[in-house]
Amino acid sequence: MCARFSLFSGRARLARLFQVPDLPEFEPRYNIAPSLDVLAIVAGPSGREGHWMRWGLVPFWADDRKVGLSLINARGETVAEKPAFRRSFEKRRCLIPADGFFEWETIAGKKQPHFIRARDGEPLALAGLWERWHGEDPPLESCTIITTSSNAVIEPLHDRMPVILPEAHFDEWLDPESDRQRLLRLITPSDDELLIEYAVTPKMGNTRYEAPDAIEPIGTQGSLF
DNA sequence: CCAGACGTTGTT
DNA sequence: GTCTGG
DNA sequence: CCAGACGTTGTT
DNA sequence: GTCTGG
Repeated sequence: MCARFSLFSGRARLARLFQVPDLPEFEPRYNIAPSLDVLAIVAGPSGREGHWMRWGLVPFWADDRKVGLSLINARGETVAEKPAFRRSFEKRRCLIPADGFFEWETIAGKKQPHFIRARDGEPLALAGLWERWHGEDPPLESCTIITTSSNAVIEPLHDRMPVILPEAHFDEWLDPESDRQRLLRLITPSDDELLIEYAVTPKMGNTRYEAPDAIEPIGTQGSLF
């Protein structure tokens, strides 16, 4: 799955990779949690745009925004059919920039977080969906991250991972006119060679722990007990 | 027909 | 809004 | 995902 | 144990 991630690459680098000229300013964030605002790249009327959106998709038919709090991930296998995601999958796909994400390994009842990032240090593009909810003014924009089965790097930690799109697929993913069957084929675990993972401080389990060392490798000896 | 759900994950 | 269960 | 709360009443 | 907030 994907329930915590980081975004610390600078605005210029993201603007270049995602081809969004006017990205908003923001501080590096090492511990982004559900319910917080995240940066989402969407297809606008005249090119790509960066929007801040609440992480946890609130479907357009929801009675209140709380409905969306658990919808932080959407299973790629069913995203085209589920009532909560179907419309977004058809018309509102997005890319969520991330420099890496966290997964927790459970060892003898203890939780050990790991950070997963690109081997080459480039930011990742997580495949997402978004929605606009008119239950408040201004309307709330929210999003979710699509998950799929794990690749060989993640598998020892977890059986699910976020869908990571290569740059060559950005256009197809964002284009509202894209063919459904072709889109579904993009929902697949990333190549094993793309990612590396390592253990990080369990202190980052607290969402208020936002120090840069949240993503630094720690020795596996002595850190758990 | 109306009422009620609509989601993922991990853990037991 | 739309599907499912009763 | 993890951490932290987990309640009611009346009044402003 | 389970829900809410981040």
